[in-house]
Amino acid sequence: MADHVDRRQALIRAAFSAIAERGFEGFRLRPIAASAGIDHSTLHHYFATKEDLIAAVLEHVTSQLEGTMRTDMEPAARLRHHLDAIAAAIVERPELFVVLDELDLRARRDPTMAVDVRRDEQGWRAALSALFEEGNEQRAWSVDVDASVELVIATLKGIRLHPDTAAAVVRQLCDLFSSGDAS
Amino acid sequence: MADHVDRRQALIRAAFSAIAERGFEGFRLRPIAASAGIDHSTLHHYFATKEDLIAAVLEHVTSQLEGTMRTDMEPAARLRHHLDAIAAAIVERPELFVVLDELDLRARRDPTMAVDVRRDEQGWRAALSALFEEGNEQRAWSVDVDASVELVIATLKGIRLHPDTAAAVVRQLCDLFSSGDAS
DNA sequence: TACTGTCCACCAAACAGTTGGTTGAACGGT
DNA sequence: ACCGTTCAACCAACTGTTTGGTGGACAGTA
Repeated sequence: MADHVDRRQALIRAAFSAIAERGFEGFRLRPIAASAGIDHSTLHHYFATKEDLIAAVLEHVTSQLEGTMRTDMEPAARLRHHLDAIAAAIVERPELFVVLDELDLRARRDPTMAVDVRRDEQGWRAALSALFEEGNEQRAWSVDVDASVELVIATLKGIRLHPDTAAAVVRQLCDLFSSGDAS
Repeated sequence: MADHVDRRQALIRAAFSAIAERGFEGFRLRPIAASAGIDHSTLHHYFATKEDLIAAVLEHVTSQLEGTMRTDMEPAARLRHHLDAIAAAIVERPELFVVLDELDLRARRDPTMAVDVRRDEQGWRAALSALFEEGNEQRAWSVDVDASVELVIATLKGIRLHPDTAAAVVRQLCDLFSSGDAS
């Protein structure tokens, strides 16, 4: 039983790495199975179809990205903390965001993937909304909540593929929010 | 001769559409050739290899995106004009940006594609740098030039796949730049 | 006018390799 | 005897690319 779970995890991690390195364009089952030390037919014992394996990879990526938002700080500090955390993750584990981009692109075509990706983003979006609303109430700034949320998400999705600029970009974004206000 | 060029263009357009709709994951030569009304083997008369066709698509996309930056306006107005133009393009021709993202992702693995993509971005980056520097000199704002350039690029790359939020995001970004300053 | 050679666009067929997925038989533990 | 796990062998479909050959347009030559 533990073996089963372990091997499943090994397959998911192998699939994740393969997508990070070659994208879905070159994503094949046989090499995945081989790097887990089993035949490709045995892989179907753990994941009935290729799509099932990909869905598991999506879940794996999502689980790695939860919990960078805190609730025990002032809005401005919380924003900076959150952005710093993601920027650090982009630098330290860029593959995570490459795969995420690949999944985002795929969600445009596969409705099943679309709902999963959308669901994950929903939580993030809600946390950011709460953050900006709290900042408005405390007069820390005065901004359009929805537009600000989208701006932050757009920025983070944009730097996803460029780890080297991540730190500078999030600092610039934080400075803009803390130095001015925009309705 | 004109026939040759026409058919070449038809193939490039067909390839572009295919990538926009299915991504590189499902990008196959036979359907491309079929939608241009020729046999897949004849396609190799126009493009020796699959990679050659993809390179032509990259060039096609790039040529569509040049010239949204003007030089006859004040920095703040120029920034807003440029961002509005790109936001409008994202809404009107989202496929252009989907393919661009696909190419960006591909550039991470294919060095040949990487240099082409990098070269295109270079021009854009230079224009933005000039814009922010001019704004600093004229005291329109006081910002870190490099970080601001990266922020704009990151934002635009981030909204690339989400046409519905494009307008709100660029407005928010412009407002932040015009209401405050950040070093 | 008729014949010749050259060039180009084109296709049918085949190439050799790969794809995701299935089957049946074997193995080890309970 | 049973159950979960494993694999070799296999399948049909498909991959990018190559080959051999057809037919038409054009220019030069007799």
